[in-house]
Amino acid sequence: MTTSETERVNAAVQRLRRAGLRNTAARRGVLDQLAHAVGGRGHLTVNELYRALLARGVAVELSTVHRVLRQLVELGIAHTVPVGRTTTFGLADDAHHHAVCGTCGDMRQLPAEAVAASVAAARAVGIDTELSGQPGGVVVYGRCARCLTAAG
Amino acid sequence: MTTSETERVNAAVQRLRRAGLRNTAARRGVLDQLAHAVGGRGHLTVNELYRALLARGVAVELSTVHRVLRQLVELGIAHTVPVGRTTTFGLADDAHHHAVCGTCGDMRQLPAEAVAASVAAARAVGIDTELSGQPGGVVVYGRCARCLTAAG
DNA sequence: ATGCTCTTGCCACTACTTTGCAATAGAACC
DNA sequence: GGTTCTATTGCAAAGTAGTGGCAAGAGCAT
Repeated sequence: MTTSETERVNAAVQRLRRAGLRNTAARRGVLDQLAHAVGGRGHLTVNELYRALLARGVAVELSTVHRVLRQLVELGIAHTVPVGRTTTFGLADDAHHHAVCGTCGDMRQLPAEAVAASVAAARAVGIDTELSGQPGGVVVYGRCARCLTAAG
Repeated sequence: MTTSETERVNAAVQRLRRAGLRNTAARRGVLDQLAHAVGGRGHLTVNELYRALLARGVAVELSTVHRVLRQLVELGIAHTVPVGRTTTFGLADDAHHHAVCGTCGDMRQLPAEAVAASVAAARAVGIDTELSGQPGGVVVYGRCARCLTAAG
């Protein structure tokens, strides 16, 4: 785990504490994994998170992972992107949006500038992404090059 | 059902026939409901569709509704927008994208021009929305005015 | 009307998520 | 360090969404 990952986890823990929530092994574990995942695919499913924690020796229940993630999302520390039948979770500490391959679930980040026009158009029809710190964001669903070729 | 709704349903049935699929009561029923829904919220969940069909006297199984919708999506006749834990379905016959309230599920349409920059940005990172006729599109998740006020 | 085969109903099953309750473990305070 | 208060977790059970197999039934070309 790099210094920057540690810092991001610590910052998230501070926010938890400020919200009156305790610094538990389950929460730190989930945050560690999320911070670590940002290098790669960026987002993880609940199950991936769960298995990664077990593999690292963090004894935790699947239902607890669900509960922890729900809280992180409510606090705006994590955000979600629905992919297929499940939901993926990522740290929300820098403002970014997502492009997802609907076939394999692969995900890329999009900078805020790139989606500004979509956000503005949504606001114009009464859907606001930015107020309220509540979960929100732009998701572009498409197909990655590999899946395009595979499908012909 | 207005004339235009009938036309849209007929057009969809033609596409089904061309794909070698039969014109069955279940499929027509689902298409009718989808065409009808466009006036209002625009998209329906599988359950809403199912109940609406039963209410209209179309005897159909829930699993059949799932199967029909999957086919419609594969053929590009319908498209999906994930909302919360489920998926909503709408007719895809005019190119539009979506802005969704993550709290109440209310949905608005966004014209293709409004999201063009997001689509381009996604393509730049290797996610293509337009090729392949496969399901895809831009979804802006946010909060509608009513839910923003309700949440404070 | 006949026959071929696509579709559906029925039902069991998987995957994902939520919830209630008792036991446990943070953290504030002494 | 020990005590106390209550948030948090484990456990187990149930709820919700979606899938798959197979035999009976329904389109449609002829």
